[in-house]
Amino acid sequence: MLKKNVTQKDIAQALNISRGTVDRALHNRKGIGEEVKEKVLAKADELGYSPNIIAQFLVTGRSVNIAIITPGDLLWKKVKQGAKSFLSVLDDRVVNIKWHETSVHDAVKEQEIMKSVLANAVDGIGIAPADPEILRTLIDEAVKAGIPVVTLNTDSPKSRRLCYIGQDPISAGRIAGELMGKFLNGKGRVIVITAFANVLVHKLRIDGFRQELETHFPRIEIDSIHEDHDNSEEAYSITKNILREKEDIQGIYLTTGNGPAGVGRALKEARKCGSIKVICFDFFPETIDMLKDSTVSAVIGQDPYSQGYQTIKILYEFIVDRRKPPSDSVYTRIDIGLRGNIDSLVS
Amino acid sequence: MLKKNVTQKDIAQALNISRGTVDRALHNRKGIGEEVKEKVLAKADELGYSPNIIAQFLVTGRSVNIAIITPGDLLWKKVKQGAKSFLSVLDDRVVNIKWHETSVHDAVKEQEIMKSVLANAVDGIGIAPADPEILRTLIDEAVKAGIPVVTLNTDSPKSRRLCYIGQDPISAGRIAGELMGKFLNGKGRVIVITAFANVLVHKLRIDGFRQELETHFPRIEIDSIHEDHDNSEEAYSITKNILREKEDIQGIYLTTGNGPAGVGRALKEARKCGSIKVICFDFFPETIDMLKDSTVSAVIGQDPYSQGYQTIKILYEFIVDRRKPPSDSVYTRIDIGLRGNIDSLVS
DNA sequence: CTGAAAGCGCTTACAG
DNA sequence: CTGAAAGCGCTTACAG
Repeated sequence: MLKKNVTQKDIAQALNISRGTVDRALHNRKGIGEEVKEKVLAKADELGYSPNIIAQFLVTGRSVNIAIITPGDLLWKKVKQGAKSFLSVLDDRVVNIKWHETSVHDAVKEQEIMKSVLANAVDGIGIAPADPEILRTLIDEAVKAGIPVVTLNTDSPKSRRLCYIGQDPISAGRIAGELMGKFLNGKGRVIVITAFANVLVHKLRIDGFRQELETHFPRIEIDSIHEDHDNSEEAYSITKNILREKEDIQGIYLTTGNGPAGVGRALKEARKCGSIKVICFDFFPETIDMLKDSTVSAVIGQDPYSQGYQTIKILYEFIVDRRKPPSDSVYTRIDIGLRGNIDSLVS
Repeated sequence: MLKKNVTQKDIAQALNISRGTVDRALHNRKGIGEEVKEKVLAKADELGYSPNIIAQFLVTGRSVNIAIITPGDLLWKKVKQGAKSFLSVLDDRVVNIKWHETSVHDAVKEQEIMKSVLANAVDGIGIAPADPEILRTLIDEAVKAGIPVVTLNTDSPKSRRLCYIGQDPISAGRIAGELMGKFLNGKGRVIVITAFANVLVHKLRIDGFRQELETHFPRIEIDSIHEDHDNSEEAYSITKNILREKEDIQGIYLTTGNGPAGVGRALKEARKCGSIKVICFDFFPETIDMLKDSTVSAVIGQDPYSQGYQTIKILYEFIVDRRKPPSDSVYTRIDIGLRGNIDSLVS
């Protein structure tokens, strides 16, 4: 079975021409006669030639340089793992990834980093925009300069980015609604706690939730929507007040990553753990702990690993051979974490 | 930032010795003086040398040949995708994967294939044993001959396989129990339908389910356990009988992949869809359809993609540099598919 | 034990 | 437009 691979040399010998000419024909390079080219292509086809990528790498010494700009929180670690895994056995001689860390919601810092990245030579950029509008100009600037940009985790929809890679926030909201509906067996009264009601991703996570309830669980009612400004303390006092004032609340839906800790504390103090169903986002350690002690009923994850993997894959394929992503929005898995499977999802 | 990579040539020049000698020192090859070797290693360290894998690939022409033996059902497609994705930009000149298809439960055919694979030269084998005991001898034989074997999807625990890659069936059963408990709000009566009660994986999926209920939902009772012999028709009549004889059944837990279709038909005829909670395994098209029309409440997936990916990764690393897998059992994700997120899990 | 040289499959100046 | 040759970084017979 050791069928030797066909090489350019084989084609050259079969045709009695030079290897350089074969290469030129194969790659559509300038300065080659139409007839020779035809002959080479035909022979290549006949012999079943396919280029040896390894050799190409070696001789071109090509290295794709990609800059990733994201907040440095815990999701990031997983994103990084995923990005690296794209390389598998290769090393950074082939794809070089440079990580730049911003703070959450810090659009100013993000702009600075983006500018400095543009000043240096990069072949592609992945960024999680803190603010879709503020970053838009810089993204478009990069694209105009021929540097592809993908948004990951958060989007800047109106920009000229190659694509968005991350969760579909409406579907994520819907699944939260489905979980709530199924846990409450189709009946009850719930509240929603969001970070900032005017931030798009939060708005959509609420829209999806509402849609799902209206369509499939009409007897579940949304009592009220609250903002905790991504602050655990605020989430705590909101929950505390609700528990005191309203006795009929059976579920809490949080669209914010920092909220669960505060909500959990309030529930524990009121000894309501488990009897009130809590559904929230992102596999942070504190949240996982609460899932395990049943303070939280379900956590929805957004598969940061694939976000990293896809970012590199899509940028690489576009940079190397202009291949377009399969879609304008590449949605990652919506994971459902319960007490019993959460470890298998975060390992 | 274009810091040129350090090569063997650089080390040779710095030390005024030949490149062959540098290579010998770096790779611990025979026939080299102790002092020279020390010097080379020290200099390599000083200059920050790291080998160029690309060049190594090219010159050695090394190709790792891996045979995968699995049933050819639908899970398989995903396994294949995952396996291929390990290569990323590389092609089969580096890792060559040969697929061999058996039928489910056909241990005889599997043995034949395994024998023919052993007769040819392969560097590693991945297999999903239909029967853990029957295959054991052949697995051990391969390992004795120096060919590493991993089991994927199903295990042969007593064999000398390198490791098992797949779902942890106890955890999978537990999560089914958790879902049932949460959907029934901790109270009710359920039945279990399994394929063959004496097949290990099914036994463990039931054990886990039972454990979870006993620990966290003591007021949910298992009414009875039935065998459908992986046959949709049997599942149908079992369900039909149950629905007629017992009015208080509120949940059905299936450990078998072919059962859901039959159960669903019986439920539809009895107009009990949705009111009886059905929890089952594996993202087959029919099952997904029933999830979407709410005949089935939740489906548990075993991440076949990672099973493929990990199989190649672990075999490759062992073959190329004797690296052992992280654990004797590499457990893949336990996915929970509901109506709203199932598409994101199977795409 | 060490060196000089060929070669893996490709690309790319450099001649002509 | 085409060819001859060098070279990417490594490994491996072959001499000595």
